[in-house]
Amino acid sequence: MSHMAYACLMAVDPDHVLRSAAALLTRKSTATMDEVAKAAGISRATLHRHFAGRDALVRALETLCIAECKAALDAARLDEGTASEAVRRLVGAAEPAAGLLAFLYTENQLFEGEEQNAGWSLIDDRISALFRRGQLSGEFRIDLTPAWLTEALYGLIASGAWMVRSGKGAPKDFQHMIVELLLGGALRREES
Amino acid sequence: MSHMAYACLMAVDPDHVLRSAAALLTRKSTATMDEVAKAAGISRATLHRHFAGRDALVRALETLCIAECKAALDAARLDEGTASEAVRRLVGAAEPAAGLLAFLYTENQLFEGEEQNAGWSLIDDRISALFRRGQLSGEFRIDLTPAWLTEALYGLIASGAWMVRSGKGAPKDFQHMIVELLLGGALRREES
DNA sequence: CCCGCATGAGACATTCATGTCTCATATGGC
DNA sequence: GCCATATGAGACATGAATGTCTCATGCGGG
Repeated sequence: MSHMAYACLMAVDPDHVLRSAAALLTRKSTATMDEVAKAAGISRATLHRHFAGRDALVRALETLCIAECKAALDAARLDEGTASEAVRRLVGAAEPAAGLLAFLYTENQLFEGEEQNAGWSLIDDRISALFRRGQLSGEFRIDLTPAWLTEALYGLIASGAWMVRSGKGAPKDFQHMIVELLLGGALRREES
Repeated sequence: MSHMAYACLMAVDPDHVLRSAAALLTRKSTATMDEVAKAAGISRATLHRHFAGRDALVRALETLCIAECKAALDAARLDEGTASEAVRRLVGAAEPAAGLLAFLYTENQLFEGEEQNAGWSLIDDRISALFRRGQLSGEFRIDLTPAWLTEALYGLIASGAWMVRSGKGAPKDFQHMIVELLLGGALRREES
């Protein structure tokens, strides 16, 4: 039942399982392995055959999210055009990963351990470099550090995902909400 | 040890327990009741006498946080001066509660239930009203809804608390980081 | 001085998620 | 058509955190 994606194959598609898990955990972050399995349309035993445990599952989701973020970074072509345009493209490209990002953002278990996935540093660095580029070009103010702008971007993406998920905001406004606030701020600008 | 508030009394100070729990859970959100008790310098049995369970403890922390937020709202005198100044005062006044706020922000268990503490709506309303006042006075742009600005403020406070806690930002920059980004944005302004 | 009461320590049962196992089944390739 | 293999279903053990209990202790008030 469930899906026809593997109608002619017995093997479970691990990617499909990950997507289902992401969609479920985004809504209910405390879901058990049983619920994750049901959401993916497989048995708990099979789920456990593919992912050794909940920890491994979350790690796999982390890897998936890192890959999606990297893809978003690539798709956004951060080096082209003004830094503002690049930020706008980045937020737009990151929207599909926003829910998963918000989930992992609150999964502080990932950061309490001794080692965290090195992939995040690479992503942080690329985003920080973008903000630094904007500062060097005189486009961005320099009293806000690139590290803070990066962290704030994460926070705003998580808040935006939360707004959309709770129905208090429309998905079509996601990019505009975040980019306008992050770049322009709440103050009304004189120069229209 | 710890406090002298009840040096001559046997009774445990529930407020002191809550403060300790907040300080611990802010650092390690997965701490057990045992760890919370040890952090407060009491036994698990006594902790359980005051707070029926972990759920009750989190609810009490929620109530405490709501009270602190209300106090911050009052102290910020949102109706006085420009909306910008009020926002600045609000963020400054909210800093002591930022850590606890960030913890509760990630405690999605609070929002998955059927009912959430009504206190939050009151706080949301007051903050939204502040942003709306700024919009009506022409101070804030109107293409960003008060609801989004409110949500973004929560997100930025959480991100700021995380920056400070991880050592990537100085506590003295907390207010400036958040207010400048929330109001002014990352773009450099022409009019200095 | 003695009683009351809150606490600390610890034992104990319970619950829940997890991890592991076996076995029957159905599919797909050969 | 047969066999290898992956799956589903379920039983089972495990571990951790929780909730509840009893009992001894120690301080403070009367």
